[in-house]
Amino acid sequence: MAPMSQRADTGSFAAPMRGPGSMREANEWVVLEYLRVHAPVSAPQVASDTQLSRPTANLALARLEAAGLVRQTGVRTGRAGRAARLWEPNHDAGRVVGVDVGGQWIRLALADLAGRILDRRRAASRTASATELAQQIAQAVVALLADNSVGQQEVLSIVIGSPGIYDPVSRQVRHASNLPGWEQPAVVDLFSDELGDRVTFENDADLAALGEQAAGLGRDVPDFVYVTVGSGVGMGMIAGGRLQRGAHGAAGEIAFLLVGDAPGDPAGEVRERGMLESATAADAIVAAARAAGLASAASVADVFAAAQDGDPAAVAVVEREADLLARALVMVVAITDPQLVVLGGGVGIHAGFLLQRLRQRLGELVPLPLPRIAVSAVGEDATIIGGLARATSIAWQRAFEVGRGGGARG
Amino acid sequence: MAPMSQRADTGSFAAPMRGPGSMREANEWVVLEYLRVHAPVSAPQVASDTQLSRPTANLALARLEAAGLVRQTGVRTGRAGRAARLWEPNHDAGRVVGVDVGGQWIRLALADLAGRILDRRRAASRTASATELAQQIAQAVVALLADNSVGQQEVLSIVIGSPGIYDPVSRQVRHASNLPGWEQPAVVDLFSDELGDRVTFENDADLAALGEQAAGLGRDVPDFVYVTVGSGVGMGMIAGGRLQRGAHGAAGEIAFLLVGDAPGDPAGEVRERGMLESATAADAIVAAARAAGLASAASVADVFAAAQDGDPAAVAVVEREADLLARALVMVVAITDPQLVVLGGGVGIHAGFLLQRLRQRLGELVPLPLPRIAVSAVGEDATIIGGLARATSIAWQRAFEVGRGGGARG
DNA sequence: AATGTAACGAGCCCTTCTTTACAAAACAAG
DNA sequence: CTTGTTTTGTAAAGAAGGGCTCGTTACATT
Repeated sequence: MAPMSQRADTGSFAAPMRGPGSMREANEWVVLEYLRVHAPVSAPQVASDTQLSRPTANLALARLEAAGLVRQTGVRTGRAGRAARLWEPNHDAGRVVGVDVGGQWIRLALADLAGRILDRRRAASRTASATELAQQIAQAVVALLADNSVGQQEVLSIVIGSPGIYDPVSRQVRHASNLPGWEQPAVVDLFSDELGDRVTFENDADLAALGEQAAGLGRDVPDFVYVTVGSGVGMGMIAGGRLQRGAHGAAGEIAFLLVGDAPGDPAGEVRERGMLESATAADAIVAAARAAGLASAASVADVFAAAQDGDPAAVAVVEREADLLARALVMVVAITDPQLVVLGGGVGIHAGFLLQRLRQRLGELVPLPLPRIAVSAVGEDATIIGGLARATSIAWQRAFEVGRGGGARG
Repeated sequence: MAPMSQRADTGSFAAPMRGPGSMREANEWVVLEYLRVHAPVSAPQVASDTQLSRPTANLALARLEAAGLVRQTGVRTGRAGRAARLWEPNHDAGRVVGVDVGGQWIRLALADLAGRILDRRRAASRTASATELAQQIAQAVVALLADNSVGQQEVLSIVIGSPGIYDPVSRQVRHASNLPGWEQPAVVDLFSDELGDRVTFENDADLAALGEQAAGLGRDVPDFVYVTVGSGVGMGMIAGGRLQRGAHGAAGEIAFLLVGDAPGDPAGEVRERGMLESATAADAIVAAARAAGLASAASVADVFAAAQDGDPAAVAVVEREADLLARALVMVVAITDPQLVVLGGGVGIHAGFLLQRLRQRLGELVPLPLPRIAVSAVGEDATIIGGLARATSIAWQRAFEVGRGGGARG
C-alpha cells in the first residue's frame, strides 16, 4: 500500500557526513532552501549569505539548474561591475494540490511550487455518505488537473485537510464528528487508489495555522496558535516555528475545553462535541440569539450585525461568546504561552467586534505575559493556503531527492 | 555582562558544509553524541551504527581522545576474533552543578558529565530576603565545589531551577510568587558575579520534566508532560523530545487554569496564585480536610493516610482533588495531546491513591485518545536530576567547542 | 597447534572545497 | 569612443577528508 507518510521524525542521531557526496548534496539543499526565501538573487549573494565560496555556490546552482530545480530569471544591472545573473527556484518543476474538506464546502486549489494558486474550485459537500464525498473530492482533483493540462507525473504532493485527526498507523481519520463516516479506512484508501501515493492527510486547523504562518500574521512568529471558531472549534499550534501535532495528532482539539457549566446544553451533545464547541460554535450563537428574542437571526453574521447596531440581546450573546472564548484562551495561554493568537473560522473572522472584551477578560483571568490577539489575515482560505504550504514543502523535498539522480522538467 | 544564554535558536538556515574541516567536526560530534547514549561500545559498533566507515570512526575516536573528551574503558572479549577496545565519553572531562531552589529547601548536587551525582547538599531556604537566599545558594555552591576539590575551571555549567519564568532579555526571574523578591535583577547578577558566566536559569517544573525524561518514565517518550502538585502547581512539557518553553518561557504555568468556581476561595488569592493552585495545592488540601472536620490533619500525607483508612471526610477531600486535577488534565490533553502524564511534587507523589478516579473522570470528560497517567519515577529529585541533565548537555557542547582547539583534562 | 573470525592500521584513490588567478561584462569618466 | 574600474563568472592549482582494500594482529574454537 501507499506510504502516505506523516512527517516521520528520524528519532536517532543526526546524519553524519558520509563521504564528499553528501557534502555537496547538503550544500545544494542549503542553496535551494535559501533561494526559496530570498529569490531572485545573484550567485555572489547566495555565496556570501550561505557562507559558501563563490565557486561552490556557482557549482551548486549549475547542478540544481541541470536538475531542473532552479532557473535564471534575468540579470541584475544598473550597478557597477559585470551584470549578475539572477536565480530563483523553478516553481514550475512540479505542481501541488491542496484540499479543504468541510461539512459545507469542499475547496481545492492547484498551485506551483511557490504555493501560487493557478486555479481553484469550490463545491457544496455531498455528505450523503463519506465514500461519496471522497469520490467527489477525488473526481474534483482529477478534473482540476485535467482542465489545467497537468499530468499526474507533475503533481508532487496532494494535501487534504479535514476535521479530525489522521492516524497513519491505522490509516484512518478519527474524531471527525462533522463528517459522518469519514473515519472509514475505505476513505483513505480511495484517495491513494485514485490519486497515488502522494497524498497527505492533515487536520484542517493545523493547516490553517500553517497557512497563517506562510502568508498571514504568523509569518515571523515562532510561537503562535490559530484558533478557529465556526461550525466547529479547533486549534493549530506552532511552537519553535514547527507545527505541533501531539502524540496522537490530537493536539489542539480544544472543542473539549471546560469553560463553565454550559447551562441548558443537553449533556449528550456536550460529551460528543465538547463543551467549548457546544457553547461557542456558530449554531450555538444563532440558537442563543433566538432564545434571547432575536427571531430574525439566521446566521452568525446577523447576530454580529445586530450587536453592532446596539441590539441589547445580540450584544449580550456576543459578550457571552467573548467571555467563553476568553476562558478558553486562559487555558491555551497558561499551557502553551503563545506570542500571538490568531482567530479564524466563520465566527472568528467576525471577532473584531469582541477582541477588546476578549483581551480584557483574559487580562483579568491571567496575570501571565499575554499574547497579541488578532483576526486572521488570510481569512477563510487559511486551510487551503496552509495545505499548499505543506504540500510545497513536501514537494521540494521529493523534487530534490529525485532530481539528484533523475530528469528535469519545466 | 555574562551571556547566561537560554538556548538561542539559529533561526536562519542550516549551516552549510564549509570545507572538509566542518565535515570532520560534524562526524566527531555525531560519534560523541552516540557514545553518550551507547557507551561502552567498540569502534566497529560506532562505525556501523553511525554509518561512518571504520577508518573514519577510528579517526574520530582518536581525535576525541586526544581532546580528552573520550577514553578507553576496557576490552570486550569472549567473542571470536580480536578483542575490541571499548570506548566511553570521558565523564571526568568536567563537572556540572544543579540547584533546586524552593520556598522550603534548596538542594544542590555536583555531578560528572554523565550526570552521576558525586555529592549533594540540602538546606532550609533562608527566605528572609531574596538576596540573602541568593547568597546562601552561591555560598553553598562554592562550598560544595571546595569540599570536593573541584576547581572553578572544571565546572562547565551550573543550572539553577526555581519557580517563575526567566527572561533572558531583562535578565530577571518573573512570576516566582513563592519566592518574594526573587524577581530583582540583583539576584541574577549575583550569580554571574559569584559563579561566572556558566549559569543558566530554568523553571523548576521544566527541569523536572527533563529529569523525568533523563531518568524516569519519560525516557523513551517523545511527547509527555510532567505535572507537579505541591506547595505550588506547575507543568513541564516535552514535545518531539524537546522541552517547550513558550514565547515568554511561561508555558506550563497551569496554576491559572480555570477548573470550576473555586467555592470559598477569596478572589484575591485566586487571581494571585491561580484557580487551580488555590484549589489543589498542598495547603488547600490540608485546609479542606480541616474544614471537613479532620482536625488532626497537619500535612498532605496525613490526609491521604486518613483517606486510605477510609475516613469519609478525607476520602471526599481526595476525591475532590482528583476531580479538579482531572479537569486540569482535560485542558492539557485537549491542547497538547501528550502520550504520558507524569505526576510529581509533594502531592503528586501520593497520587497513586487517586490515579484510578483521575483516569475515570478524564475519560468521562474527553473522548480523545487518552495519555497514560503515572506517578513520577524520580520523585522529589526530579528537578535536580533535570538540572543536571540540562547542565551536562550544555557542558558537552562547551567541552566540544573548546576541545577542538584547546587542551584536555581528566 | 591449527583454523576461523574479527579488529586494527596503513596506503591508495576519489571527491570536494577553497584559494588564487584570470577573463568577461557592465558602468563611469575623460 | 576609448579607457579604467568594479563586479561577476570560471578555470587551475592546492589541500584536506572519507571510503575502500588489503595485510597484520589478536582472540576463540576445535
